[in-house]
Amino acid sequence: MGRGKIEIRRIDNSTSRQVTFSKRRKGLIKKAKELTILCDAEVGLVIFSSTGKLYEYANTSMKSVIERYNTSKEEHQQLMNPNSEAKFWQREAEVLRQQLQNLQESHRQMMGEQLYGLSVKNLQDLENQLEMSLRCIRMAKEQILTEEIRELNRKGNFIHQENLELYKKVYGTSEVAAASRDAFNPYGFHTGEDPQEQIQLQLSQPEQDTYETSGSASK
Amino acid sequence: MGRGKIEIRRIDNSTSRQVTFSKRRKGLIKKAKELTILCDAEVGLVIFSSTGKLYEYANTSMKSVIERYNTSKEEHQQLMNPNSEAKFWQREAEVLRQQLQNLQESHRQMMGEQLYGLSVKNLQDLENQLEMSLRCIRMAKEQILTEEIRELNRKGNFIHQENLELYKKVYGTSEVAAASRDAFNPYGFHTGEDPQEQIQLQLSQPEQDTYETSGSASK
DNA sequence: ATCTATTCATAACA
DNA sequence: TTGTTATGAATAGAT
Repeated sequence: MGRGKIEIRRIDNSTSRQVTFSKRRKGLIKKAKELTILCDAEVGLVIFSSTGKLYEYANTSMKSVIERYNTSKEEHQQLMNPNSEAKFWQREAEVLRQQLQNLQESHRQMMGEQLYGLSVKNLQDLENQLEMSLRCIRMAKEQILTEEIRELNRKGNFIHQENLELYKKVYGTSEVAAASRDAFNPYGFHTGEDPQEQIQLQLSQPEQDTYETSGSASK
Repeated sequence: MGRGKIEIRRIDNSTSRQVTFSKRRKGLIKKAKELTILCDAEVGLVIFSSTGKLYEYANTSMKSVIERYNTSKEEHQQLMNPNSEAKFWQREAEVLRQQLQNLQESHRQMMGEQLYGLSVKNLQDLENQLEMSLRCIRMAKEQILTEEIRELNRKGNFIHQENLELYKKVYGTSEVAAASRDAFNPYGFHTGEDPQEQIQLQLSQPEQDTYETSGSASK
């Protein structure tokens, strides 16, 4: 798979051997990575160049792979290490690994992946669960936004009052009364004590992008 | 390098994952061999399948490679004594426990629980993810149901045809023609070759409980 | 497992 | 070393 076919035998030329080594080493490690990702495997790869330089790849950790390798091999041999503490933690790790796998499967299904093999009943349950989740999430979001709007209205009203006071000091009391009657409210803040009603109207359309601006204003 | 390009991400379908695993494992080991021959390197390769099965390759011996690896990283010399082995597994368990906790938190949030402390942006992302998931799940469900309905219609039509034949044998040909004209179809099966149109109409209301019966009939 | 169309890795070259 | 390109190898999807 290059400009020409090559025979698989030791490359005599030292320079080409080095070049080929670094290219193929890279390719090998890439393939190993892909295997772990595609097939959910645990892989450890150790490469020593002819000059003795070490290269390694492990999707988890080389320690983990070697330990697991030794454990795997031990099953065929005698129990070299009857150390009960080590065995205890090893079993603990296995149990946790299993739990993690189960949860990962469930998580993937909730992400809408890996649905192959589920029955209609399972899918329906999943769908119901996600709809329930969405309701909770939307409620939580609305609560935050409601609070935010309430707070903004409160601040707005405070500033508006302050403005009226200042206006009064500048133009006198009678002018202020006239201005107030004339819907003098340049910032459009809700003037009622409880802005709940208006908020509910705004929040009745949770699918809209209206929140983006509120979201960016939240921090 | 196949009939189509694939994204490097976990393969959902378990069967294809197994097939790909064995193909790519073979390829990876071949490449590792070639590297050792071409470039005079020492290579050790350990692969655990997702089911925990061990595959290995070493041009010399795995023992030799691991020993050389450990020597190369002197810190690992302690790894083989039981005391530090216990410590290793303990740390391993801690890491796994942490991963499990993280995933559990994420899982709870996807279940609509433990939403306190999330920002509006987080909630919005979660909401979008769940909507995406729901679309996938509904598609999967509809696919199963469509297939099921198609099959039932096929069987129904077959039985209906059989009935017509029997009817013919009992009452004679002329009577059958009359009955057929008179919408003689007591089972109400869709008589068209392609029941797609009818199915689509039925599936346009995915929120209904209509599926419960289909679900119980699916197995 | 076997067969191809297609993508990918890489040998040679710069 | 790094990049480019022509070519053979690996493999995804189908059978």
